[in-house]
Amino acid sequence: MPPVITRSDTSARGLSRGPSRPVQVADKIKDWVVEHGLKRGDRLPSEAELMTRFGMAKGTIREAMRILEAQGLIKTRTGPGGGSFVHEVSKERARALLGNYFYFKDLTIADIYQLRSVLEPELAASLAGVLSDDALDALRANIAEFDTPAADAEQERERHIVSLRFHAMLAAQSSNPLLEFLIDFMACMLSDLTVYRRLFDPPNTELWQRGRDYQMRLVEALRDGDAEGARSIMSDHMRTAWRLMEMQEAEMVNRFISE
Amino acid sequence: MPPVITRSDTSARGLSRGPSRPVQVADKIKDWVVEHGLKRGDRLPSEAELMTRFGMAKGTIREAMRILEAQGLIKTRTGPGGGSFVHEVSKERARALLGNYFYFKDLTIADIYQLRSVLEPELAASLAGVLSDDALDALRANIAEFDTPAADAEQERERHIVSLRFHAMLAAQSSNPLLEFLIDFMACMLSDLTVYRRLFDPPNTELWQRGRDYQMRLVEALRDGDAEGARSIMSDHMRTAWRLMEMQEAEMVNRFISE
DNA sequence: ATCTATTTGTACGTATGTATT
DNA sequence: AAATACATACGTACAAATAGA
Repeated sequence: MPPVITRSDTSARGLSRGPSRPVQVADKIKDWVVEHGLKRGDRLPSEAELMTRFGMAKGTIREAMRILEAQGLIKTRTGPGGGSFVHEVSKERARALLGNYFYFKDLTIADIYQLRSVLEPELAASLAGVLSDDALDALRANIAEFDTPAADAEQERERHIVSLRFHAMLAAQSSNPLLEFLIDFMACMLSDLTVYRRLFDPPNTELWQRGRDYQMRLVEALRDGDAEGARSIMSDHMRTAWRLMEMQEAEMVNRFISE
Repeated sequence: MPPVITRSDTSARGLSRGPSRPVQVADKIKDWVVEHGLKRGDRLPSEAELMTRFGMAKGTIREAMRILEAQGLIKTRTGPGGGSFVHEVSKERARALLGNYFYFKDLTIADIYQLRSVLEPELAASLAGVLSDDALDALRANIAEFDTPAADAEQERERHIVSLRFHAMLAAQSSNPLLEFLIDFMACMLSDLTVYRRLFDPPNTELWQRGRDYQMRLVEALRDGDAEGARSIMSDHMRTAWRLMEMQEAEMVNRFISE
């Protein structure tokens, strides 16, 4: 299964003839990496080597390296034995990069919950009966973190963030990297970018109690390997959470995310 | 709703004290952009201005600009009136950036179809009764593009790619940017990265016929505003498509994606 | 602990390319 | 056609970090 490359930017680029040199060099370096089958942790040639190999000046090479670094593909260290190293794109970086895409689109709470309400149940169902005792205990500990309803909207927000971590923990157990990433991404977007308009309203303790109840029942369904039960509990849970957000008139704020 | 910024890389960073200068500068420039409320198309200060403003040399500024460019946040033009301009991150770039994240994870066909099988039906349901006649016609035209079953596995692949475009067209109609992006992302991953192991096997014409049938019925359900009908048709469609992929022993290949 | 070698990081000056007027 | 304004690229020099002797 030899890795292949797709070259860059064949799309229209204004009136210019093509990508700038650093971008071209960055592409060539990617080629070189894949051709030589470099794995993560492997060292790339030094700046000096790259200069002679590609016949480019130092600045150009460095700009190319910054491009690869910005994409999360390499990390660079100084000193002897230093240099640039192939690096697996981190989840955090991928999150930030994707988050920037949505900077200009105005994503709403409803948009995210539309996805959550189908993805979270699917995740729950797929995890039924496969979690270790440790994982189940960690989930229980998360639920126990707060046993009283929130006193004000700010505490409500705290509770919500802890609850989102519950979902991130679940996602981390998935064997599906795409599903894991998305659940995690949505949870982060919600905890980073959500503000509550009704800051002084009394939180709805009844809905909170139900959300907590859902989570507890979910953990037991997961333990028992009851996939369809887990799916339906999570589905109800999402509906409740969504409603709670609506009651708080929660909104997303516009942000740049820089890893 | 004043935009805010999250600063970069508070995470552990080896032994070093912090991000390199260009990264810091890139962050500061992001700050500057958001503070001044620059919108897409707006011009950033020239290199010379940035040099004095941040007290950095040209090379450092340029590396910072390459970082922003690699993330798709700016585009740069030469010439008078040229410079760097705020640029909405394109869908293509976001796709490529996210695709790189999965370069090291080994995503399987099953992973993607697990998501498709819940997201596509949700998309279908949400589009029922809201599509224009033009949009419906475009979908019908896509279905009509091939009216005969594939003769060999290579044609089977062509059919599959056209069918994936059908789903991308649907996604483009969604008012949910996140849902749209994801459907599109998965369709691209499948059409770019899929290879068929059973290249010489006769394609299954019966399954193909059923898939085609699903699409036609789906379009009419969408026209009639039958959300639940559309959802269930799409759900069946996904199951069939998944099975088809399994019969072809389809696999994902490992690739770098450079926009 | 100090020096030394290695490699990236920063700075600056100059020349070239490119598009607008 | 020429002048202008900007990015692009090069070369060199030196600073900073780090591993090893």
